[in-house]
Amino acid sequence: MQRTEKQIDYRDDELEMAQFAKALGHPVRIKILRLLENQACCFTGEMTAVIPMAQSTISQHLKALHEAGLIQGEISPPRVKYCVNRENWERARELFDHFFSDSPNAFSC
Amino acid sequence: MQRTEKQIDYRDDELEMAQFAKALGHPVRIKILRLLENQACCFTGEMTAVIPMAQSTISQHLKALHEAGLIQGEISPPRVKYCVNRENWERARELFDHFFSDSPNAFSC
DNA sequence: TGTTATTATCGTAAATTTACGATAAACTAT
DNA sequence: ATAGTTTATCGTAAATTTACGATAATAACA
Repeated sequence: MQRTEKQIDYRDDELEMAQFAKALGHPVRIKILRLLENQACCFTGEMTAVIPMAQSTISQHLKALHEAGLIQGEISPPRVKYCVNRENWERARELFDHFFSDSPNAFSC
Repeated sequence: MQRTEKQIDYRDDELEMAQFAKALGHPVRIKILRLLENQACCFTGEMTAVIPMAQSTISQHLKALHEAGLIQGEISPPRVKYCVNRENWERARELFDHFFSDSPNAFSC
């Protein structure tokens, strides 16, 4: 698999948006974020109780969300309290909002 | 790879959003959509001229966007004219907007 | 009919994602 | 020290994604 990709000149916001979108590209990660949004839970354990998936798998999805910057974890032994990362959440909102709004000619094809 | 996934009860909008997000989860597809948004081009050939990627790869990405419902193609032989799919575009905008807005408690963790 | 132009599809190989169970790590409490 | 609780990480296998070149398909034109 030859990856030309790295040579393509993407704009920063294109890369940023793709990264956020990729993190949102799995229903379980959407569900996790909705749980956090609603304050329905904050600890990993509460999610594993609600979502019928292996604990290791959920942890993996949490890692993906964390690496994308959408959530942050605070250690509260022996548990970890997860929250939405406010700054990046707003950034993502902004990116998606602009992306879907800035389309004056998109429908006049 | 055991796919428990199908047994998990996702809400329709969770699945819908994940699908849109997945389609947006690659920078080249973001770039393609921006081109369409700006009416900078509408034919596949114009994209292959702008984006340094094999024609077959771009066609593949267009297929992904099409299957996600974000774009639609109109045959105008021997070319194909692509446009944003208005209805689904609005639906996606709505989903993302609600997703990022409906977070009254998200930051009070 | 054959040629040209444009785009989709096929076959492929490598990379990545996704799921699991098992194990390790970290910190409390006994 | 030992045991218990919670979460991350490791090792894995299967599925999917992503890229390419080559080829097929489609329709206009000579």
